[in-house]
Amino acid sequence: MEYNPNNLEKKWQKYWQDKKIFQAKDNDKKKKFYGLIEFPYPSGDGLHTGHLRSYTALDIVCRKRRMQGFNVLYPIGMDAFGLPAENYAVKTNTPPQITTQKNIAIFNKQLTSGGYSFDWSRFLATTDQDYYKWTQWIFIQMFKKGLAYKAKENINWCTSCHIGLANEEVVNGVCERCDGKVVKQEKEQWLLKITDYADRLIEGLDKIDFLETIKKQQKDWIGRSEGAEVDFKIKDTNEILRVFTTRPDTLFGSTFMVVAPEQEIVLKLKDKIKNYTQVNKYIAKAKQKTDIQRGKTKTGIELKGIKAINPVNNQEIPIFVADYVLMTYGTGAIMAVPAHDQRDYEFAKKYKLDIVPVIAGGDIKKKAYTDTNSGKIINSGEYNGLTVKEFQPKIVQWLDKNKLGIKAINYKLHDWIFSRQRYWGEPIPMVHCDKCGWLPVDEKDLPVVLPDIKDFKPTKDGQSPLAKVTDWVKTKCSQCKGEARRETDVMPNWAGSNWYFIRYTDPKNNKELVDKQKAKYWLPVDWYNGGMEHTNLHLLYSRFVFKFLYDIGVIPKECGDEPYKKRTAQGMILGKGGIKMSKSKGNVVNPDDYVKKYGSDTVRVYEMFIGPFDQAVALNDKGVIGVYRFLTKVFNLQTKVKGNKQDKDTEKLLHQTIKKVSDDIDNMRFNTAVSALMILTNHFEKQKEVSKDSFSIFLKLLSPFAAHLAEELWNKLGNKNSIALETWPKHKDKLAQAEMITLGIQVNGKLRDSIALAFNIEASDKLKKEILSRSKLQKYIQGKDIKKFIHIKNRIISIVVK
RNA sequence: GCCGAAGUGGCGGAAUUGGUAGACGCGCUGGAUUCAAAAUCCAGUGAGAGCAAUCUCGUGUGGGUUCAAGUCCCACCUUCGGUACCA
Repeated sequence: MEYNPNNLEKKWQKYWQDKKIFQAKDNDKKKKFYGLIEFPYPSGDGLHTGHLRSYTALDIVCRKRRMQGFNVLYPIGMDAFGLPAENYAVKTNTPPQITTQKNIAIFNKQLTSGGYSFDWSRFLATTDQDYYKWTQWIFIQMFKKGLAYKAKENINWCTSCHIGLANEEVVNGVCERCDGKVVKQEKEQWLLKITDYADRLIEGLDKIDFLETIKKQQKDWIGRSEGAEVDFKIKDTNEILRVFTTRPDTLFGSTFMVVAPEQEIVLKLKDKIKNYTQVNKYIAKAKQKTDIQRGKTKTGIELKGIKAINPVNNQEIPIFVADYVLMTYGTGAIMAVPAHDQRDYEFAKKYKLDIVPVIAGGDIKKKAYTDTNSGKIINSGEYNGLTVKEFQPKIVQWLDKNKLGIKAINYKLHDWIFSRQRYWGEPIPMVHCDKCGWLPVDEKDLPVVLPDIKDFKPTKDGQSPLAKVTDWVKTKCSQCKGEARRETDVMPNWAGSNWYFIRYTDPKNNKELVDKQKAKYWLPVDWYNGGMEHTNLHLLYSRFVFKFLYDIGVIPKECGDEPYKKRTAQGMILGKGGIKMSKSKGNVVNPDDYVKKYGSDTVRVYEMFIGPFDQAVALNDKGVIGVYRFLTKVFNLQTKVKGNKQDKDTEKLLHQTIKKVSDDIDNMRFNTAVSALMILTNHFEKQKEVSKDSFSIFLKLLSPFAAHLAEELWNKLGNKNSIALETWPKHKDKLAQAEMITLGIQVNGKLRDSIALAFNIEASDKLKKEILSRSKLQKYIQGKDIKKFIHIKNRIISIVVK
C-alpha cells in the first residue's frame, strides 16, 4: 500500500461532484457563510500559483465553517470578457468566443483538480448572455439615474492596445496590461459618476472589516480634501478665474496664479495675451508629455498682458501657465502662495516672484512654511493675530458673503471611464438618434448580443471593431421610430466583475437580477479574499455598484449597502530568486507541474506552509518535498490505527492541536497550523498504536488542508459519509493544558537553570527557598545579596543579586 | 519625496504579544538498511571555546527603558510594496 495521490484525488473529486457535497442550500435554516474569491480571467496561460494560494486559503476557511455547521456558499465562475481573453485571441488569431470557451474548459479542469469545495452548480461566466443581460441592465439603470453620461474627455489612451484606460489602469504612466505608452487624447466616452458616491465610499469603510492597509489605500485614492473655491477677476475683462484651495487662510499671501496648459482661459483671452505664440508653443509641448515627464522639473510661462486681482487685497498679480498644475484636479487653476506651499515656492524662486509670508514662523529664506498648527496670521489686514484654525472659517464666511468664494470639497477620484473601443466586452446598451439623442435600449430587448464577427482586432483609428458591422449598428429609435445607431463601444472588463457575487446567490434567475429573498439570505459576502492589486479597481468599483443597486432597491435593505463584510489579501507569490514571476525572466512556476508530481494535496498544503499568508513568498522546489513526506507519513499512519487506548500525552497534544489549528485558520495563520499538524503526526509516528478516536480527530483537522487524503483515510476507517460534512472538533482547555511546566530561572537577566513545576503553581516562600537552594545556582548567588526574587506564574523566575 | 510593511541560522520561517530565541520544514553531517543507489529510518545541526559538565557571544546598526527586549521608546541603515506636483 503506497501513497498514490493522483488516483486517490481523482476518485474523491468525482465523489464530491457526483454526491453534490458542496452544493449550498438557498434559504436554509442553518446560519449561512458566504466565502468568496476573485474569479479568474480564463487567459491562455492557465491558473497561476497566486490563484491557488487564494483559493486554497478560503477553501480551508469554508471547509472548516461547513464542519462547524454553517450553510456555506463558496462559488466559482469566470471573468471572461475583457482584454486578457481578447489579447490571447488576437495572438492566436482565433475568435475570442472559441478561445474563451477552450480556456474556460482548461481552467475548470485545473480548478477541479485543486479539490476546492466550490458549488459548481452556480457556475457562471460574465460572457454568458443571460449574465451580461443584467450587466447591461445595471448600466441602463445608472443612465436613468443620471449616473452614466457621455462626455468628451481627455482620456488616457494606450498607444499599443489602442484603447482608452481608466486612471486606475495607468500604472507609472504606462498601460497596466501591456506596459505601452499612455498619452492624453480627447475622446467621447461613457462615464459612470462614481464621484457621487465618494463620501459614502469613505464612510462605509468604518463599518466593515477590511485590512487597514486596504482602507487606507482606498481613502487615499478617493482623496477627499476640504477647502474653498475662490474667484479671481481678470483685470480689464469680464472673465473670472476660479481656483480650489485647501488653504483659504493664505489668500493674502497669494502673489501669482498658475493655470494648467489645457485651461480654457488661455484660449478665451488669446487676443489679450501679448506673448501668445510662445505660450502656445509651451502648451503644445506640455500636451506631448506624459504625466510622469511633466513631474520632473517645474517649468512655466507668464501670460503677458493680463493680470488677476487678488480678491482680499485687490492686488494685481501675474498669471502663468505651467504643467505642474493639472487640468484633472480642482478647476485646473491655482492661486499660488509661495510662502506656504513648497511647489509654489520653487516656482517663485525660479521665476523671481514675490514671496509674502502670511503666517508667522518658519524660515521663508529656505523653504515654504506649511505647518498649520502653530503660528499666527500676519500681513492679512484686520485678521492679523488669529490662528490658522480660527481664521479659516472666518475668511470663507467673508468670501461667501461677498460672493467671491464658497466652501468646497474636492476628490482625487474621477468619474469612471466606462467605454472601451474593443470587441470582446458587453455592448453598451445605448442607441443614438439624431433627433432624440442617446436613449437606452428597451429593457425587454436585453441582452444586446455581441455579434460574431470575423475581424475582431482593434483598429488603429480608435473605433471599436463593432463600428464596421453596419447591419448591427443600424437600428431604430425607440422614441421616434426613426433611424438610429447603436453604441459601438463595449464595457471594460470590470463591468462583469462588479456584481458577480450577487448573481451567485441566484445564478439562473431570468426574471430579475436577483431574487430578494435569496439576496437577503446570502448577502453580504462574509469573507472576500483576493489580491492587493484590486484595492483601487475592482474592490472600489464593486462597492460603488453595490451601493447603487442598494439605492434602487435591487439589494434589500436588510443586506446593508456594503457588499463585503471582511476583506483579506494574500501576499504575492514570487518566482525563483524572490522576484516577480514573469515569462521574460523565465521563472514562472506552473502549479500543474507540482500537481502532477506530488498531487494537489501536497500543493495545497505547501502553498499554505511556505510562509505567512499575507506576505510575499518565493517558491522553491526543495520545500515541496517536505510536505510530500508529511502527507506520506500521514498515509502510512493508517496501519497503526488500532483500539481505543490513548495515553495522557497524546490526549494533551491532540487538544492543543485542535485549539491551535482552529485559531490559526480563523486568523489565516495557515503556516503554523500546518506545523501543528506535522508535530502531531510526528508524535503519532513514534507511538506503537494510535487510537481510532485520536486519528479521527486528527483527520478532521487535516481535512480542510489535505482534503483528498483526509477523505480517503476517513473512508478507510470504515466511515460511509464524507468527512467534509463531519463535525469540527472542539478542544477542552483542561485537557490542552500541561500538568507540569518548565520554567527558566534567570540570575541578573541571564538564564542559569530551569525547573519543572506544576501548572498554575503560585509563588510562595517555600518555593523560593527551594529554588535558592538549587545546586546549579549556588555559583551565581552564594554570598550575594538577593535584591529581588520575581516569580511570574507559568512564565519565568528571575533573581537579581548584588 | 511621501505613505505602508518588513529585517531572526546555510535557506523558508516560529516565538503564547515583555518571560528558556531558532518550533515546523528544507538543506547539510554521521549512522542503519542496500551488491549499489533512490526511498525510508535513527542521531546531530546558530557562532566561538572546551575531552566534558559548562561558558561567552547572538534577532539590520547605535543608544535607551526594564529584574527581563526579536517584541516597547529614540535615531539611523537596508529591502519590498503603494503613490507621484492633488493646490
